[in-house]
Amino acid sequence: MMTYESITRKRIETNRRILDAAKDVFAESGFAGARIDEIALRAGVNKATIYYHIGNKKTLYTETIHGVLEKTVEKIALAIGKSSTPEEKLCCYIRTIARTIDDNPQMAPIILREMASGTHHIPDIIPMDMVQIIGMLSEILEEGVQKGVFVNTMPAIVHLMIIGSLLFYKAGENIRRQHRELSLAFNESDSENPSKFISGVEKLIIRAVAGHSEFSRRGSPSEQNGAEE
Amino acid sequence: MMTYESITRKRIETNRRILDAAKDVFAESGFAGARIDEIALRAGVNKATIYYHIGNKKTLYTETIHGVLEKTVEKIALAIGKSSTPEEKLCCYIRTIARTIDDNPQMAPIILREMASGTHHIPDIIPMDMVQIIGMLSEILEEGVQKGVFVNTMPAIVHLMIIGSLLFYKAGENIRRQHRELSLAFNESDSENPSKFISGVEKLIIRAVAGHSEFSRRGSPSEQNGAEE
Amino acid sequence: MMTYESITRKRIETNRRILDAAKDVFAESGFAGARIDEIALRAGVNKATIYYHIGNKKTLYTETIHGVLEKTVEKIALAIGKSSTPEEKLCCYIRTIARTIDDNPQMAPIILREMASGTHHIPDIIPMDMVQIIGMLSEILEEGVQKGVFVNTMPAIVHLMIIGSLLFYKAGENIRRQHRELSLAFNESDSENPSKFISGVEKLIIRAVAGHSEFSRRGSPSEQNGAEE
Amino acid sequence: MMTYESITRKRIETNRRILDAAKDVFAESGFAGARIDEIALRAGVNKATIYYHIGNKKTLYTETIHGVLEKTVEKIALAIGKSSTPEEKLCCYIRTIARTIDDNPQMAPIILREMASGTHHIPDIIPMDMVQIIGMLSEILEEGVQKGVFVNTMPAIVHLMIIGSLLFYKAGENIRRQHRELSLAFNESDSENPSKFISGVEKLIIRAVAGHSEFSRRGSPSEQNGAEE
DNA sequence: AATGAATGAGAATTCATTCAT
DNA sequence: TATGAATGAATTCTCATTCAT
Repeated sequence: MMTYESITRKRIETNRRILDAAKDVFAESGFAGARIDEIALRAGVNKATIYYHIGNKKTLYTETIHGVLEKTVEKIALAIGKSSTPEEKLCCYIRTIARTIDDNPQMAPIILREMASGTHHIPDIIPMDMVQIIGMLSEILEEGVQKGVFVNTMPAIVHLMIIGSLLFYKAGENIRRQHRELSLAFNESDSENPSKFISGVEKLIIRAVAGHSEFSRRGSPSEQNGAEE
Repeated sequence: MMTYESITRKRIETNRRILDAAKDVFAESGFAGARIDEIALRAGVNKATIYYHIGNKKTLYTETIHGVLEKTVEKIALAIGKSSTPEEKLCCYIRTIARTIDDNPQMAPIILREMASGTHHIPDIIPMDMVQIIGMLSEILEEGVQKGVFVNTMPAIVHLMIIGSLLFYKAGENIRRQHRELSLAFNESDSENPSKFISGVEKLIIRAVAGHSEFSRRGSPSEQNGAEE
Repeated sequence: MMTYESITRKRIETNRRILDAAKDVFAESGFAGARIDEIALRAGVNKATIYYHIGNKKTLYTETIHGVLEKTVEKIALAIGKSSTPEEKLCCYIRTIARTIDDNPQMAPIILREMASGTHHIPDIIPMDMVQIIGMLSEILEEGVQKGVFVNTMPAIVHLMIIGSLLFYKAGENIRRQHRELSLAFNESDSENPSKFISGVEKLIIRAVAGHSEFSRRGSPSEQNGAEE
Repeated sequence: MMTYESITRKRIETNRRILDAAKDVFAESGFAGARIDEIALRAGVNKATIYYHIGNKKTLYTETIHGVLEKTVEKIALAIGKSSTPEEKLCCYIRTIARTIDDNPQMAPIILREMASGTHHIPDIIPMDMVQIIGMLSEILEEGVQKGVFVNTMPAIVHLMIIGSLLFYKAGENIRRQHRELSLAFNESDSENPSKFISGVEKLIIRAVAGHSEFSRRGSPSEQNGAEE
């Protein structure tokens, strides 16, 4: 006879396996391309069990994505809290996002597709998660500007540069694995090392936002309506 | 009697309408989510006509994407050719990509999803197109390094930063339109102006790669194994 | 609770109904002409149920045909086993095939079409079934020759004569039903009686292969209502 | 400028090519399995040309089959006319049918399928052709009975034996080519030689219908390379 | 006389979801 | 709680046939 607790534990365990499998399949194939059959197969449960536990495909998708983003938000907040200077915080921000993306290979494709679809007709939770992540960067940059260590940039640009380069880098792994030519174009020998890539991003971003370069006073060589000052 | 020519013209015209409609639908819904019915409807042709002209969904997808990328490659090459200094070329590169992305609202979601899927099992043409685009940037950066105006960066990072921020910005338009909160997080008043955003990217990228800033000698505050020098 | 067993029984029952319906429809229309919709309708199941149980049209076809031939092989083997002399075995062989063809009105058209198509690209099971049937006749004829009661004939010819006449006779029923003229050409009054036809075939085949001219005057060892005199 | 005659000639030529291609394709795939596209391709004409010349698929099928059978009727009648005794006529009948079947590899599959389908919903011409062929045999057998050289058999049986064995033998060529096992079951070394097979059929049929047992020892009146002894 | 383009009416197959146990 | 069976509603793709030239 099962105790109440063991039943509950089993239920949680089944739920986890379903969401894990869903994460993989949605990452590989997107919402429309994912098959409930495939998710059930990988979760090792019957297809009907998914409906019993979750409800329907859309709900499954939402819960899956939210589960991924939620954890990321927590991790970044934690990491930033440990740093003191804006530069350190910025690096922490980049590195934590990078680590999370690297540890969760499903994140990159999922977010890329979410962006592509304009978060189609999915509940607000997912965009809300994204808002939080951007918000944390804005605070860091603002603090940097106030302390005089960062130039006054549009947080959106910086954020998109960071997220864009990291996500694309990660998503590109699969492509590079399949297409030798792309690897060569990327000069794989250098950039194939993830941590080297990440610190490269950190450095470039810091260079871009740091307050003391002479160049920033000269401005872009062509157009003068920049975002600066 | 100009039968032959008029037949050819008819075929080309129908083909164009199919590919145009396909571009829109694939951009909105991705490969798996797109419906041939919908494409036929928007193209104003019978569903079977698509099969008569193209063959099947996969081929239609490939031809559509290739059509989009091919033009981009041409435009960038043309724009770069008109510039002389590496800085100018880099700005041209960024601006041309930005313009193309802006003029072809289907590009951003399509490329984002292509990246996400790891170019699943699609013919090599599409990755080949991407290789060309990256290749052009690498040349610009190399020239800049040789002329002493750029620091020695990994082209991959720079490329991903540029492409990433531009694509995400564009793709984000749809999201921002739907989700007020995200707009605020992005401080829409500034960044909603595309040309302001683009020049912001240019400036940051130039700051990041430019050779003469003192900051670049100090490096990132945390790790020292950068990509530089 | 007999859940497991009742589920199994349900599956078997559904399977049987599908295969039965398929047998009819394939017999009437052949592989290309048969419609899955029609089979589902006659089986009283949803079209998708066929795919759930069987897989696809080709597999359904193969399983259907194999099911028909397999039973025939068993029946013939059983019938021959009960006889002792080669003449008896030969008559048993003919009569069992005839009965099977008569009881399974789907067999004649199915085999005819299989022959016509050269067993197109269907798994080896079907030709293998046919091989077994021919093999049994060869053994009978060989035994007859060794015992001196049969002349040395090519089994292939004898087999084709038997199978050919029986299948054509059966298949012809449909035609004769539709076309009065053919009935007259066949002198229906005599040959419309199947058992008369079958014993006629037996007698002629025995006459053709019998080694002693006396035998041919005695007639078939089992039934006496031959076609002769 | 084309003369009236050359236009007519061209039309006839096109018609012939269409019917020839149709014969092949219908033989290979049956009515339902045949594709107008494929016929047009093999005929070297545009698909629409077939509709312009013939009308529709059913008409094309009917004309094709009728063309095949019509010629056969003529040939058999001619051959029989040259013989005098019933035995000779019977052998001629068999041999002419065999030759026609052998020379027109499309006949066997086409007739087999026609039999299988019960001549579905096709105009009466085709069954009429068949009636004529059977009629000729009946006359031969009747004459033989009256002259005391044949026993009184059912013409239907004899006819089905002849047609059945010959058609199956021919149709079997394709199968035997594909399936080694069937070849062995047929003891190919003997029966692979068509003329040997045909004379074997003649001999067995004669043995089966011949009135005097002596005749059966003399063998077929024409060829001596039988299958016996 | 002939043909490339186009299409309507299917046909096979898929898939999220529900049902019965 | 969990599942094998079943299904309705698409969805991709096919094919005989027609149209315009």
